[in-house]
Amino acid sequence: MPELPEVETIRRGLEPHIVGIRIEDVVVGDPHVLQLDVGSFAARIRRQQVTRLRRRGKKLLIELETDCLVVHLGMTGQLTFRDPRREDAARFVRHETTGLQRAHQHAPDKHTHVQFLFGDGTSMLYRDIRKFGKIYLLSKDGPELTAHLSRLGLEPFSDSYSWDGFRKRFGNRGLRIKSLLLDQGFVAGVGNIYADEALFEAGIHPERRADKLRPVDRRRLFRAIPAVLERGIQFGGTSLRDYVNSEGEQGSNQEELMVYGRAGEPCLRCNATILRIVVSQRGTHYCPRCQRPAPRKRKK
DNA sequence: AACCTTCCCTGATGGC
DNA sequence: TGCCATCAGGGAAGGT
Repeated sequence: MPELPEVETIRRGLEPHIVGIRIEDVVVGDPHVLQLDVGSFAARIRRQQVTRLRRRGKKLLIELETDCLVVHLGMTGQLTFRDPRREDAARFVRHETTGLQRAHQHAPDKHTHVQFLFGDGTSMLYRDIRKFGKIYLLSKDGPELTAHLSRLGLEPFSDSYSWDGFRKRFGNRGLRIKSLLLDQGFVAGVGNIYADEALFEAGIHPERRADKLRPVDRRRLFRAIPAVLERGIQFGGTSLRDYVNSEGEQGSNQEELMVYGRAGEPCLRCNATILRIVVSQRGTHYCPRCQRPAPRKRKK
C-alpha cells in the first residue's frame, strides 16, 4: 500500500522522465478512477507540459502548465513510466519470499485504467487492481486544490513538522494512538505499515488512548515517524503486495520491517513473539514486551 | 463533535 | 476452467 515513502520513491523515479515533457493524449480504460468525465479530462490535459512533480502526504502532484494532476494511489495503485525502447516483461512472476505478485514494465492490461501518452512514444501508466485510487485534475491556483491539500496535516521532512506543531495537532483526543496515526489530518503520509513501525520505534502500544500518552511518549513518536519514513525511502519503499516504483520494480523495505507482517515471529529487539490485533479495522502488529499497554505504574 | 463501522474493489488462499 | 467464504485496507460516508 503506497504510503509516503512509496509515493516519494515514485515521485523521484518519474521526475527525470516526465518533467518538461508534453502530454499528447490520454487513453482511459475505466473512468472510475477519474474525478472528471473522460471528455473534459482529456480535453483539458491534452497538449499541457509537465512542469514539476511534488508530493504532499500520500498524494503525488503532477503540475502542468495550468492544471495540477493529483494522483492518490489508494491501496493498489501503480504509476509507472513506460519506454518502448525498453523490453516489457513477458508476464508476472512470483516474489521468492512473499509468494506475491510482482510486475515489471509491461504493456497495458485490464487493470491499466489511464495512459498518459507523450510525443516521443513513451507513456505514463496508471494501473490499479482494486480501484481505490483516484486521479483529480484541478486548476493549479484555484481554491479546489488549496482545499484539497489543506485537509492534510503535518508534512514530515518539511518546516511544518515541528515539535510545537506536532503537540498542537496531537490535541487531547481520546481515540487510540494507532487510529490517530492513520488520520491524514494529523501527520500526512503515514499509513498502516509505517504507523505500526513508528509505534514500535517509539515503544508505544497501538491501543493506548492518545490523550493518555505522556509527553515523553509523544516526543518519541514525534521522532519515530520521520525515522521510519526515511528508512522506507532509503530502501525504495515497502513491497508486500502490489507496490512497485516508477520502473515497475519492487522496493526492499519489507526486509527491514520490525513488526508489520511479522506476527508469530520473534521481536528483533527482545525476542518476544510479535502479536497481531485489529485496530480501526486495520491489521496491527506490535511487540507485547517492547510496547506495553500502559506506562508502568510507580510504586508508592 | 468525536469516534467507530461499513463499504467500495479484486486477487490470493484454503476448505470442502 | 470447481465453488464459495474470507482476508487485505485508504478513506469517504453513514451511524451512534
